[in-house]
Amino acid sequence: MVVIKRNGRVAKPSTGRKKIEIKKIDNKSSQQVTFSKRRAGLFKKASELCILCGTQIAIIVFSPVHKIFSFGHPSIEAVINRYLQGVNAEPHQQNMLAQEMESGSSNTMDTASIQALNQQYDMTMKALEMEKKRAADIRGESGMMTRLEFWWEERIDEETIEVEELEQYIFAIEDLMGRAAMKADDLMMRAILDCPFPTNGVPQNYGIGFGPQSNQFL
Amino acid sequence: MVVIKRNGRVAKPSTGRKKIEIKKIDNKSSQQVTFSKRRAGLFKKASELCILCGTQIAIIVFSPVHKIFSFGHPSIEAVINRYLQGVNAEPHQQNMLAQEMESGSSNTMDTASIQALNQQYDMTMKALEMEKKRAADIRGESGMMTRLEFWWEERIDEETIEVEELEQYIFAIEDLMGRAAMKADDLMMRAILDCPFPTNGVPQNYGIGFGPQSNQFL
DNA sequence: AACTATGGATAAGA
DNA sequence: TCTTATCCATAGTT
Repeated sequence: MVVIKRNGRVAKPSTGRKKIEIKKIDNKSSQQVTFSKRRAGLFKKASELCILCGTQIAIIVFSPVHKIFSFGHPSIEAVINRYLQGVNAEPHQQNMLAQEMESGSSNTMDTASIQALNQQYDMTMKALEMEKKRAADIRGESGMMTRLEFWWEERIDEETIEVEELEQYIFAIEDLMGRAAMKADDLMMRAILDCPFPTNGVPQNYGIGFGPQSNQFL
Repeated sequence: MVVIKRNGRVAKPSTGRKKIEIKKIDNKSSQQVTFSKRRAGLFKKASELCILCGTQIAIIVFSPVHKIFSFGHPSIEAVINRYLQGVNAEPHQQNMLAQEMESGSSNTMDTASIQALNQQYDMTMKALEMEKKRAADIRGESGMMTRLEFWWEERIDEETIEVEELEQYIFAIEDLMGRAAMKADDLMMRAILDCPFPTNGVPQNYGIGFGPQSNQFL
């Protein structure tokens, strides 16, 4: 059957959308495509609902690769806070939150974040020692791990976090702190500085104040 | 003009949906109707996204009459907790954790360790995100909106080895922390439930396959 | 609320 | 990616 479209072109037999079953998409790349499309659609719907009905909405999405996306009107923090504390939160708690948010946007943040990372590193080291002691008490030793493509590719298949895994975790943290995590602070600062989207006065419907996780420090 | 529909019925001339402008609805009752329809639609979209792509999503909505609706998979608290840990990796919180650990109680120590691991995990995810963004920025150079319809749309850039390694690392940590994260989520949930504002009741919560709504929030 | 026609979201294919 | 054809969400009406 040949279908003539409004504009006179001949339509191709059968390309286009088809119905899909709602179940997990196994193919990674098409899953990624679907995720991107539907996340955009979801946020658009949310922004429309905000505008149409004057509602406050917060959406947090962790992508299949654990990237964080968020939507918030008037802001994620405001909505979450209201959710956690209730509609009529006590003033002092609101002030606390405000202070925390302010410190997040200050120019001392890079230092603070590095300190935070260092503290986390220290805490993880302590956790490792703890775990070592406990594991020694419980079982004394454990078997070798299977070699995989990357040295940290290990499966946890027991209730207990094994010492070897925690040790590797420590190495991973060291490595990460050396190569990437520290750098993240600079990147964050840069992202803040040349952020192309203002938080106020966005001309379009869509600039209500949502976006990837990084702009929450604005 | 008489139109015969697929099912053989004769369509009525022209009733049905029309396009609406996205702006605040003044009429209260139609606003309420629109809110109900669109909120249901939003949650449905979210649940589909959860299933299709295996994502974690939390949605909080305050209705025009201040009812609260929420959607969460696997649970609202779990997702919010992960989000907040990413956001609030600030010295204040770090010090609290450090103090907890120094107190020496093994029970507290366990909790602190788990939370420290969780925080490191989220920090790492953030670093990964920043690294991805940086790679995309270097490559995309000229402008964020060049070929993206919306500024928040994801830029996918898989070309950097560093990013891929970080992704693998993330997966490894996720596996490592599978159970610990759950425990931390539960702890956080209990903390949330301790929220000292009984007049506000319990927020309405929707999981996947969310059910009918009844609210005490008004 | 239930229905129906439309507009917009989106799965596939290019 | 971009396009296209479908399917679904939903505005308006009963």
